[in-house]
Amino acid sequence: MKKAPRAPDDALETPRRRPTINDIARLAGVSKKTVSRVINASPFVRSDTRDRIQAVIAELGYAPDPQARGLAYGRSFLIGLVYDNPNPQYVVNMQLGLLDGMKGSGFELVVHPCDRESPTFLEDLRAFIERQRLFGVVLTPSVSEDERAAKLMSDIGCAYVRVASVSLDTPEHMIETRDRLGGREAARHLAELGHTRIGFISGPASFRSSHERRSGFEEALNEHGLTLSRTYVAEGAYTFDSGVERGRELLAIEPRPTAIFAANDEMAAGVLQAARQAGLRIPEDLSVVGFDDFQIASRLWPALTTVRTPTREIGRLAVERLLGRDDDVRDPKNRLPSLVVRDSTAPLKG
Amino acid sequence: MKKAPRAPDDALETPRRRPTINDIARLAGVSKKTVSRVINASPFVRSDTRDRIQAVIAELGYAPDPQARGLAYGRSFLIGLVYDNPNPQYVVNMQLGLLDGMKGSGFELVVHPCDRESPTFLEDLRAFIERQRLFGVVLTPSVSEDERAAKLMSDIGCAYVRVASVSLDTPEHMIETRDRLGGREAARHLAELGHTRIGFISGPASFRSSHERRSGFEEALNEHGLTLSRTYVAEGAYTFDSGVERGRELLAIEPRPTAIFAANDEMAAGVLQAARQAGLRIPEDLSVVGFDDFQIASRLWPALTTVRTPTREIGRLAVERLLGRDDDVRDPKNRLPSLVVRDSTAPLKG
DNA sequence: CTGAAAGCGCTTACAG
DNA sequence: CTGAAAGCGCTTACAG
Repeated sequence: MKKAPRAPDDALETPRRRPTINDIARLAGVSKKTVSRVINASPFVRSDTRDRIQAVIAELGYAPDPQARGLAYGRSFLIGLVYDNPNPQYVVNMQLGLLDGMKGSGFELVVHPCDRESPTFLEDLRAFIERQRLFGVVLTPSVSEDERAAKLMSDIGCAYVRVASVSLDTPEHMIETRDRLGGREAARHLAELGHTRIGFISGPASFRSSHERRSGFEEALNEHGLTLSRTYVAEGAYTFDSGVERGRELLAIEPRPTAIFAANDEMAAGVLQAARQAGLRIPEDLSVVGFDDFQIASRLWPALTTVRTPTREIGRLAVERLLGRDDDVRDPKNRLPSLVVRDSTAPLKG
Repeated sequence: MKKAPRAPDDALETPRRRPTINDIARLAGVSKKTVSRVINASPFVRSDTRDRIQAVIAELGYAPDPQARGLAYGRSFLIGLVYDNPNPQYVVNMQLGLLDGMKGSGFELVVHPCDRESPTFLEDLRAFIERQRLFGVVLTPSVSEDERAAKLMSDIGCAYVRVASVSLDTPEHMIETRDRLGGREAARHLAELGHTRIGFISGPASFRSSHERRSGFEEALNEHGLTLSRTYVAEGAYTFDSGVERGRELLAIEPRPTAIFAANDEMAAGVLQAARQAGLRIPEDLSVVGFDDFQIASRLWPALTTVRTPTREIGRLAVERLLGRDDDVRDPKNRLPSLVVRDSTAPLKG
């Protein structure tokens, strides 16, 4: 029996085989090695040869197969996001930023949430990276603060960039979010509103960001002639519940603070809750400032004054550094924390 | 000059070359094809041969290279999450569920947010899938409701599963979230509290979930002898702002509704805001029910009564279906929407 | 500046 | 039940 004619298939555009490097080489009348040089932007190709090849590539809509490339190259075209930040908004914004930065690069993003407390944490991370032969990874807080993780990357020869509030590594491995500056903004705002009895709820001591936010805050208060009394400082856990608890405690102190800076929005939401339970009006009786500017900040009542961190922008910078593409010409201002004033802060009542 | 001795390197465990299929074959005394059969769980291997090979695999900690496997197989070991849901919590929970389902499978998760309104939407999606030779994709609302996207998957021969509120495809391509049942729960709750003048804020008409939530709500109200008056129905956009607007409008109607069901938490948060601005106490003057049970629900004041959808569980089911691994033995109850009663609802005042 | 050969680590036919 | 050959689509040395 003869093969059926395949005309109907050819009429559809679907089953058309994807062009390979061999097709391009044949049509351009060169060896596939030369096509490979063009793909990899090697300088050792005569410009007219290059043009001819690129024309064929464009015409056929050719894109090299990342798997084949990866196999030969000994390394995939995948970039991993390794994170343990529980806040969904942070994670999603970071992912969007990373994707922004890898757009058009042929790389794809593989996500890898992890748990630093797990006994198999490092082992799992290593298996993940080696199995996929990851091109590189971006580490975000708090994994980014884990020296064991950074050392692992060096050991297995995986490119990495650490996103953290402060520098923990050589510049090519770091994107700093400079949370300290955000703490300063919060302090300046409350000082300018005339507050003097000011409370602070930190994150857990194990988070660098918590330390940075606090020291920036304290530093700027001092510059305004104020001091952060230890009485009004409490250690939270970056969670809503800890915000409620610590808020309740701070508001029970006599004399009561007239303003509280919580080191993230979740805890600030908790403080609002505690204040309401204590019968205090916000911002009349108490000003509250958060940190992050996540979605929740504008949904609360009253809407929260907070410090915005440009997570998406930071994510973009992180991959660009990883891919060695960062211009460093861009205005650095939009990567810094900035204050967003809403309705939870007001001048101290005369 | 002689090569330096490499003893120091051998002392570290780092630069040890990863074992390949050839190493396993050699050590087990079989051909690599037989090793391949074991890797791919082929039944045509004598059990003692299999055991011997598996022992060697375990000893060397061998894992096949997904890139090499993919290249030969004509398909990668990557699974794509294609989504356009703007809610971070949904996205993150879905990702966690997918990862739960692919744990230990050797597959990895590649994320692909997209914009259905973009003129290059289908083209981009196609390029993404073909370039990476994705094994399969999970589509979530509202992309999952787009027939063009589903057709594209069929056309290019990419496995897919659609997550949607109601069946839109053959069973092997569907995971239903059955939002209608959630709507019913909301209705039952408000009816049992004695409410009769009940308002409803829908999502956009273009979302199936919005339709399902509403019709389940209306249906169950009817069963309780109540009707959903058109006067008290408004169309929102699943956004906070639309919740504020529609809430304000509904609360201006005489006689005022004593309860409002908003088709998602974001809009319910908006209703809370509108009620506060209208000087109404919640739940004394107005009961409010949301849908989703995202983080925000428990941070609002008062904490929101809402319908929880088990997104993470749904995600796990979706990949399992994609990988042909679903047991279908598991208790189906934990994949259904369920009511979470908090502080935003109360019995109708006598 | 360009190319022929060998190889990356697997799998798909095809034999036996 | 098992294996030798060829090939997936690229790149890395190595020549010229």
